[in-house]
Amino acid sequence: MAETDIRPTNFIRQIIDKDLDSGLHSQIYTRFPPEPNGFLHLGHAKSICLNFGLAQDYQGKCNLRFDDTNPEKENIDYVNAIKDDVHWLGFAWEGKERYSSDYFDQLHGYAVELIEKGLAYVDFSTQEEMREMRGTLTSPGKESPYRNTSPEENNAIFEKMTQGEYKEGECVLRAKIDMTSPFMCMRDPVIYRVKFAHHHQTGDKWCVYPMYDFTHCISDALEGITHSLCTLEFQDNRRLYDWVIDNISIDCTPRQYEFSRLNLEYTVLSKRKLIQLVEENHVDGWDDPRMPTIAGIRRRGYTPASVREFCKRIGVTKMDNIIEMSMLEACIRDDLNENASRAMAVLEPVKVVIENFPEDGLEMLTAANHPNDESKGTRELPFTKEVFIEAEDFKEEANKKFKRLVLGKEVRLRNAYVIKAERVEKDEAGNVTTIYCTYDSETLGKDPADGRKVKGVIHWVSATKGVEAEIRLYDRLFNVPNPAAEDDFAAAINPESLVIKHGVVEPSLLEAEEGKAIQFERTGYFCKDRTSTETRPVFNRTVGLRDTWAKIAG
RNA sequence: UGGGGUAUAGCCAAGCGGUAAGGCAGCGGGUUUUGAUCCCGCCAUUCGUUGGUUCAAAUCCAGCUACCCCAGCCA
Repeated sequence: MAETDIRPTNFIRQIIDKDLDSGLHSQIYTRFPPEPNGFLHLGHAKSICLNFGLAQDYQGKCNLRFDDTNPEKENIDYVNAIKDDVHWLGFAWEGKERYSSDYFDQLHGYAVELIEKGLAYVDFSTQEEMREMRGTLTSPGKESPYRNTSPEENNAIFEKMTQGEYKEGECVLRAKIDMTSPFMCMRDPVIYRVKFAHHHQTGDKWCVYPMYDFTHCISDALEGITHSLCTLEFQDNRRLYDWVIDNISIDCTPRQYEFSRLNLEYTVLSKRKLIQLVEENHVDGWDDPRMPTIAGIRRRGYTPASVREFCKRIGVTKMDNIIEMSMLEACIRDDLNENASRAMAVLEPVKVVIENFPEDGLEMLTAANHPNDESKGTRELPFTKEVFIEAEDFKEEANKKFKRLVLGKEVRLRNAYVIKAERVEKDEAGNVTTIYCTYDSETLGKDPADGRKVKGVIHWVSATKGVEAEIRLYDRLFNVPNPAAEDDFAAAINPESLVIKHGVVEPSLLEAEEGKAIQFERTGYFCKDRTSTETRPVFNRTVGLRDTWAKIAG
């Protein structure tokens, strides 16, 4: 797509520029560190574009590292899905993917180092006791009775812990920092806990697993990361990040910088909530086209370039934000307007009989695949005596603002002839079932010779040659702008987020490639879904066209 | 009530002591065999607020206000 020439200038680039100018670093090294406990979503896309984008722009490197320190919540399926999604977005990580678990041996060694320095101890307090002794936001904590155990004894106990001699929850390893710190995370944080869990990478080798705060900074340092970027909620944790690096024998000093996470109107971007949507079957899996997951928007028809452009347009700051859907939609429309081939599809068909067209007549018309790009070629369009048009494109009576088919008036069939509505046939309920028209055979590819003006153009599909199709129209998943702020966000799900239409599409669409964007003229951008069959295609609407008429008409 | 952060248009976002970029949305108009696209124009005398410094302040200083985050053996 024609990507905008927005020149990213953000506070992180300023820091990097400074670090490069001062010679602190000669090359930058970033990393994207997801926990494999769910699918990636648009919030991750922001982080991916930031981390990999920075590495590209500054000719540095970027790792993909799975932050896999909690085996109970993680699995290999998520690992694979995440790798696919990063690739789909168009990025390649440095070397092989990394895992925090690659460093479990080293991490354990650093824990022992802290113990030997008297900077870590094993605590046998219960979770309840630990919480009480931690104090509150406004009152200091109290020191644990286990805090002054000797390094020798701690070492022996930690060794037993590692050997599986203590039960889960019986004890933890804590860093000895400051129980009165105003930073809650510095009040002797737990750095290792006992977990008899099978790990997707290390199997049953370990029964103690390091905590995030202890693991992340060391993993960064071991990989030579220069700029460790994460979201705002980790700002306090930076003190612990630095404390660990400062207190162990490691010669690399990565720096952590925090940016605000992405919030998007009418959806949720928290893994916990997305997992809930999937598990409670509010949606049809992680790749449901209504989901803000990478897998979901991909199936919906979003392109990698449009997502990258979106991330570029929203910028990177420390401000809390909630982005309007229109921002995302503008990005995909810009891409698809330029790149999607056009076709015709009728979502809500009503029959038109062209009375002065031969009974079994068949004319193959030629239509351009793109109005502004001849290189996209043309296609054949069968024109027959009976065609379908969109029910909403006909009215028995209407004022002149209605530029469509009206009884007694003319309209152009897109890529075909001008027709005139002569009379209608209705069912008992009064619904129009057939519109009888005549066509002007001299208007193919040209205006009427007598100079009469026909301003309306509507789309159509041959009734006899068209193909029946299921067309899925998606709308916002929630009907409130900020569902995360609801007491029960699932109660705010939009019951009309999926509307299924049984329409008719032009025959060329039978060969449409799965996932490839097509514009159904006048209605929107669509792509064939993976649930299509040989004879009955299924199309997902990616996004509608801008519709100023709908605004005028209410 | 402790600490860490953030305040520039409806939504994002530049700006870094010299007189408010850009995008999205919106509003006018033009072209058009998609009410699309495209094109043209409009859209902050003012930067949360109150004071101060300065020839000059969104930018520096002080106070105030609002909002977000932190009391997992989650990340």
